[in-house]
Amino acid sequence: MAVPYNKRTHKNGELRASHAGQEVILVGWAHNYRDLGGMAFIDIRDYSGITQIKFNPQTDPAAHKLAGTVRREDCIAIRGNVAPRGENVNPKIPTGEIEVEGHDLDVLSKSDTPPFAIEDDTDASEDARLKNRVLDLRRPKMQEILRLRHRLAKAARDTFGDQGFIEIETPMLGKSTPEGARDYLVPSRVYPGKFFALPQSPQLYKQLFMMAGFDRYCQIVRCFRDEDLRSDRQPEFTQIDLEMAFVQVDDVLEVVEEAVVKMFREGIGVDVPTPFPRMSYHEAMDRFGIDRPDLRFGLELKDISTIAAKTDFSIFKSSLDKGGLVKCIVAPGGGDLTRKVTDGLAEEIKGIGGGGLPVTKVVQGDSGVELSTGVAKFLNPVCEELLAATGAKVGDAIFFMPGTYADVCKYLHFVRSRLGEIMNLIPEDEWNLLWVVDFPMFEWVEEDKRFYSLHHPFTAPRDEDIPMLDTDPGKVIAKAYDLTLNGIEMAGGSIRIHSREIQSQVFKLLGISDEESHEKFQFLLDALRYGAPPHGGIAMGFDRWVMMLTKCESLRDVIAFPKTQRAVCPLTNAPGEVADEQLVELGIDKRPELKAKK
RNA sequence: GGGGAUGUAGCUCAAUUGGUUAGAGCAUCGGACUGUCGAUCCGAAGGUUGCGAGUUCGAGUCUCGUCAUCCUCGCCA
Repeated sequence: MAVPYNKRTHKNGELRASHAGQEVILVGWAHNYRDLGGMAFIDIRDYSGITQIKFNPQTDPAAHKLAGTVRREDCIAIRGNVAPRGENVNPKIPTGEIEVEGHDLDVLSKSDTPPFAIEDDTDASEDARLKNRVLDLRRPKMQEILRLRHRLAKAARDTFGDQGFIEIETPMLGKSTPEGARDYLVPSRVYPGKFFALPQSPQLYKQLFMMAGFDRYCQIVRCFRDEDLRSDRQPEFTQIDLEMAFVQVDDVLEVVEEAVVKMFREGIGVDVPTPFPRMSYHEAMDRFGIDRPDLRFGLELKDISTIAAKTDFSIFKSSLDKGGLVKCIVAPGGGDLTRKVTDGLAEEIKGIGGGGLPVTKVVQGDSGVELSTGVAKFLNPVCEELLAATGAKVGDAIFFMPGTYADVCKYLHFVRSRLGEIMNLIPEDEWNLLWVVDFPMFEWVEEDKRFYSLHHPFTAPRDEDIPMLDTDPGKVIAKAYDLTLNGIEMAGGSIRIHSREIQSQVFKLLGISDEESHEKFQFLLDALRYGAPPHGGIAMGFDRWVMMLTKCESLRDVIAFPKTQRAVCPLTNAPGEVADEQLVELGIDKRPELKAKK
């Protein structure tokens, strides 16, 4: 019998013993059915939960008969009365103390047999889930993730709105700029051969808002980067983007902290303390080998170059002779690590381009504390000094890495992370928020014989470093900052250049010619001529925030319709072919195909 | 672009050194059953072992190529 599905009285996770006797109308999907021949049960599910419906052939023969045909994922509506379960309470579900005696049942839509069960602990592969994303998203866990995503967005909007930020949209069809990631291009029909670029971020537009007199701008905005994917990188992703005028670094960090606090509270009910600690880029690199250190565990890097110089270990010596250094990590209790583990680590280091991973263990010998195994024979002569410098004790292992500063950082950061995992040193429920500040302005790339911006070309140098733009650009520190959470970069921003002269100077330093800067950035340079206010901002990687707060391991789990690692949509099979007429209209040749035909 | 892992029923997996008709659980279909809730019991159906070559008397298994998915290096101002 038809049930007025638009008059739903409750959601399926809501009914309790206190509702006993009430007539209710429920809608949702058939989660499971149990037909005992006489008595039949259907579990009806929506995002809020599951309620058991009972069909009795004596009291409701029509509904009972129809119930026998209901299968998993049929879309159904029922009308019935809430009844206490008496002896048959099901403690496993929140609605388990009641059931609904189904008087009317309406099958609104039959379902094919679903390819996998709609439940939280699904064993379906990610591939299967993404190809059947609609069913996957019905799973309560996915429902909660996307609903939490909404709460985070709302928390950010509310906070920034309360603080006088206004949301203004920026164009999706923009201009390709030099530097940075590869652009997604959109052909112009009106100007064949010319292309729009989808924004990598609304960077310049938001700076123009500041120059236009909008004090405070924010936007939850889609960004696009045509680079290879990772579990934490998608080609299109969402930023919480903001920009403020008349501010210094601290002002930006403060408003972000307020939003982050609210996101934690509204999202997962956790209170994080403010202010978040800060660490300079150089300190982070020296102590952890990475500009986004995870401070939930120790295993810091120690420079032992001067001690290494006293040994006869050739790989230490050759590294030092080349102007490199030797650093190490002490793994407390690492003496228990098996040969298999330490050899495995060395192999992994080789896998990412390193030469190996010298290791030794601190033991109690006959004549005192000494080094044993691995490269011990080279290091025992400096054992005492080494232990004093590193604080290593009996039972510890020491991992060494010689090489250039950059290589040592890269490989020891890797070792540190892996050891943290292997030795179970990473606390699960800790939220380690950290501002990393004082980034260098530029990075010299030897292969290209030129400087690149570490952040982006619009980042302002520290005032006191401006003179060094001429003399020693590599030493200039930027007013840039990143926010990291448990070793993941969650936000990045800077105070921007608001002087036309300094902006031109930076372009020159980056090898951007007058001609090119004129072509690409004239609008910015022009805007800087009319009283541009000092300004700065930040962009938060929104998908990553959702990923972290839901403890998901992949961005794909927090985006409704994500791309695979090969940057295709497994649901729609985008990107796809287009009609030749479309290409002709756009003035585009499919040259590889044309060549292949010839 | 480089390296690695995986690919067998709708789903998750198994299949000894290469050896008979490729199995199991769940799901599905039919039957039984009035208190189930991962229902149970009886029965059935379900396979181009990703695809293509090759080696072999014989290939899910070995080799080569290719495709897909994931991880990773490069890349990601």
